[in-house]
Amino acid sequence: MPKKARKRAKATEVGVRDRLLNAADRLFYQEGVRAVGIDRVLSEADAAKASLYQHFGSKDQLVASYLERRTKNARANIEAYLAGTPPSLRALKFFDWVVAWAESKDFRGCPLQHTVSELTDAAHPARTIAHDQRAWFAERLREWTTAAGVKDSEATARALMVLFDGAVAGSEVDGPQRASDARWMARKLLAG
Amino acid sequence: MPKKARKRAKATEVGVRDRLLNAADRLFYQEGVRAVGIDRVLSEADAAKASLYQHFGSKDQLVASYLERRTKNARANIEAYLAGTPPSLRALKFFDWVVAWAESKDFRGCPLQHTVSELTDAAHPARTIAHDQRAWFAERLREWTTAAGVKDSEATARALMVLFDGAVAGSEVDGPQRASDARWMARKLLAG
DNA sequence: TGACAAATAGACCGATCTGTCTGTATTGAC
DNA sequence: GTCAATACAGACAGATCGGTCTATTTGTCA
Repeated sequence: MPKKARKRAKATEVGVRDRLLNAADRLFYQEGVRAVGIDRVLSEADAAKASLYQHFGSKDQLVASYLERRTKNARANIEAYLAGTPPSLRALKFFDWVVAWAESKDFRGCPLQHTVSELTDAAHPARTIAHDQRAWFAERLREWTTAAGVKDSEATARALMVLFDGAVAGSEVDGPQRASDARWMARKLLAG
Repeated sequence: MPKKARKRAKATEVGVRDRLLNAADRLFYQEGVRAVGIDRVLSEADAAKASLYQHFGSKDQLVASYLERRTKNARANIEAYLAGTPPSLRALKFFDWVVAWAESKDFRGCPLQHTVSELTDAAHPARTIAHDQRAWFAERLREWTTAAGVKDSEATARALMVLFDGAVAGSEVDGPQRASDARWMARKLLAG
């Protein structure tokens, strides 16, 4: 039974829950949460349907968990990326991170934007995750612009949020050039 | 048969094709192209299924036609809005239009962004429409920044594109404040 | 070894999806 | 009045959706 053996090996290495999240992450991000059915997730994760509903209860919750892990990882990722940069330069350095993201092979825009636009139900659990992440991000931007010592740090932070959204949305449609354009603009803004 | 009479009256006023497009426009934009089935469109349009397939051939083509009309209207809308403004001020004035759009009751982000992110198939007919509209828009921005006489008009035009994308995407998630932030930034950029 | 928890496989349900087809009613041109 | 074009109503097909359920297999621990 080599097939089973492979599965079992995977199972002990990773565990069903994580396999499901990994598959959900890849598929939901790459193709959208409405375009991907749970059967696709199950087959990609080599998992049984009962396991999905045991661990997550519903597809909506799986979507929320996917987004939660995504945003959590993104935060850690960004903070690690900026750790070696002096606080006063972090706002600008952040846009290097954005450019690198937009240029990465699997980039396909912002998962938060996608999910919010696909799930119009205001009560969807994934929306809470999205809202929290936006609040965290806005707070970081204020922190960085304050540390940068620019004149109007509040307005500058809000402008950088616009630049970030534009970089990510634009890069999805037109390619990573948009992210570089955003960085160019951020540099200009933070210099003045 | 008052029911039929009502339908007939509507039919002679508007015509099935336009009724279908009107319904598709409202539903697709408001809830997303994957979330809305053709039955919803048919019922909203008071039309028969055969009419939809007679005029459009498939749902994908209906989506493409919806986007085409949307973008065509948007172009006319923007050009009319800017007609009375001197060319040198149009780049900035355009962001007044964006703010007004973001503040409008039914605003729900950019239909192009939504469609591109929902329909990941690169060969989907709607993608051609989206690409054309982006090209038109980029061209207008270059035109306006050139007329504005800024130093680096090419780079400025690209930066304004980022600001536009950020204004629209951000406003969808956080409200129209983002559009105002983008305008603030555009003014700053065009002044320097 | 035997009990137990966790995972698997997959049948099944009702709903919904796009798309096809049949048949009928309405309309305008001649 | 007849005919062709157009639109309507809706049954139907085949696939897929999210979700429930039963039955079996596996790994762990006493």
